[in-house]
Amino acid sequence: MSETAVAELPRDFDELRASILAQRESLPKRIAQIAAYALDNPDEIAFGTAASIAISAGVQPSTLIRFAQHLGFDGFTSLQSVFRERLRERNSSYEERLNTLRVGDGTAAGNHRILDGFLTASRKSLDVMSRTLDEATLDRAIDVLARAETIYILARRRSYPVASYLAYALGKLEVRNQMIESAAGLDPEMISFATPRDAVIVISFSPYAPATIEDARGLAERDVPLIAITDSAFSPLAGFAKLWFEVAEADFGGFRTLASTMALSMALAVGVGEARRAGRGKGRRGGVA
Amino acid sequence: MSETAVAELPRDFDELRASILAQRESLPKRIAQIAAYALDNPDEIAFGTAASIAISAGVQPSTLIRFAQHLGFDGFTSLQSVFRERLRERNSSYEERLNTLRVGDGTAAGNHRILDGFLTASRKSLDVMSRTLDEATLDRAIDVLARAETIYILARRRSYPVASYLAYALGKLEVRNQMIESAAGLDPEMISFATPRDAVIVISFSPYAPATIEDARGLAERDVPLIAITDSAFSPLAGFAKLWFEVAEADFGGFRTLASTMALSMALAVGVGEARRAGRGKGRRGGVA
DNA sequence: GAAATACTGGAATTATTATTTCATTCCGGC
DNA sequence: GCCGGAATGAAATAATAATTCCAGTATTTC
Repeated sequence: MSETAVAELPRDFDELRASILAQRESLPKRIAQIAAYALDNPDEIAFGTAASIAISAGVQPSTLIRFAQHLGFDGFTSLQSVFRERLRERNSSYEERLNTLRVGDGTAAGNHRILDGFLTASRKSLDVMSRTLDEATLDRAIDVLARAETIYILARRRSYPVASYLAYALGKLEVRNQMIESAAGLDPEMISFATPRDAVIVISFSPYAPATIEDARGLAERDVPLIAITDSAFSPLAGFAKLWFEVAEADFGGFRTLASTMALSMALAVGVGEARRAGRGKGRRGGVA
Repeated sequence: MSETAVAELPRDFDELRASILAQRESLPKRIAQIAAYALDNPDEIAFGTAASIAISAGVQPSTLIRFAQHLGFDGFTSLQSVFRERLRERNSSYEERLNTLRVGDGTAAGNHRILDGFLTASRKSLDVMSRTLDEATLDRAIDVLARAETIYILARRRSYPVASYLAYALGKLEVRNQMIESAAGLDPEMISFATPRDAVIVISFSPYAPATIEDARGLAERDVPLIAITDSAFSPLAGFAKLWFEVAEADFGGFRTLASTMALSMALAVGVGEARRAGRGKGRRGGVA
């Protein structure tokens, strides 16, 4: 019968590819035709239907199924899932890996596993940001901030560390800034100083600190430009911010990293610093390249 | 009827996303539920079937179709094709971008270059840490901290954000901790509370804040165990700390990242949390596996 | 050169999946 | 508190797509 050569079925795309290349010589003509097509147009296989693929590869649907069975799959569907998995992996290769990294699963080398978990989560966050962050939004945000007289920084709880680094960096760059601290209960006064000629960077992630949201709303209502860093389009901040960044931080052991939020904040700070310098060079503040 | 608001149907993912966000407020509950799910799990929409997606989003398949129709599509299938198209494009554009990133990192768009710089610097820092961090030191540090009655956290200026996140994390884990703040000038009092049964995490990088060094020295002289995170063997902290980690953060544009310091801090916090839990399980606090 | 075997094409069949329909619930206005 | 309309859930139905089957054709083998 047909259960001759093919011992084990390929589990991922690389194995499948290797398997195809290995038997290339011995494949029947039409099967080989599909094999070539599949390696050349993996996306088609991933998304198409058996019929549509058959047409564009110039074969019959039944041949497609024979091809899948030749490789050890039980049908076209399971072959296709390998092609789909490949696309998914491309997009979020760390997602799966992270999920398998459970904090306390092995007693051996537990602490090192924890550290690895955070390092991996951080890397993942950075990767996601470098793929998804919108350049135009970044440019516009820096433009807005560069024109501001004072940059207010609003963040609490988990986001507070970012705020404090931002304040530190802006200070170093001699950009006037003001953190809105909750400690002494001075928030209302501080907020009342802000005018539309200033700007606010507000950072908040789910679960959003109610005080942050309230303060941000108050500022927005008084037309102070708001730049938000938050975690989803459904964040309340996205509603009333002039510009907002969506940052997806990976988490591990219940704590999200701050790696990409930090990187973005630093980029904002340095970008503002550069814009201000360029603006001064041209004799006016707030100029944009 | 239902063909009211939605004039044109979104042709690509960005338009679709914008369309969803625009109507966010006015969507019925279940539709909004899917809207959120779709933006959070675009891959699921791209690959799943109406039934499978409905289940993981917690709604009925019919709701999915209503969602698609709300957006102007004639059914789930045409909505799905937008999500699939996105995957295709993402895939090719990501690869292209990677290639061009190597080539033209010279004078490319300024602000984006800054962000890339910080992302790259962060990644580099993480890589260095995962190669060089000594596992035994990590284990011993967690052991010391897990036995401490109160963990004091000492950091200023650039290291302050790390301290605040550490305090946040330890708080969440219900580990008693105390930041040594410089604001109100209360440092001396706080420090005087610390005993050899406590422990201190001190974080400082060159140029070391003199106050941090002084406080740390004072604590060390009173035999409070010191865990230091610093940047070199020549750091004054290395001299009187019980244990110390050498962390090499890459820098960009004059600012060092905090990515690996953050990761290490989180690992310490979670490690202590786990050790405490394990210890309690065995009937004694501070036990070590 | 004939028989057996493997391969291919096309249509029928079966399975799966999207969509529609209808009864019920929920919500806001009178 | 009742009514009307929108929203929802569940199941029936329609559409679509995968798979199988069989007849015909090429290919190999003896």
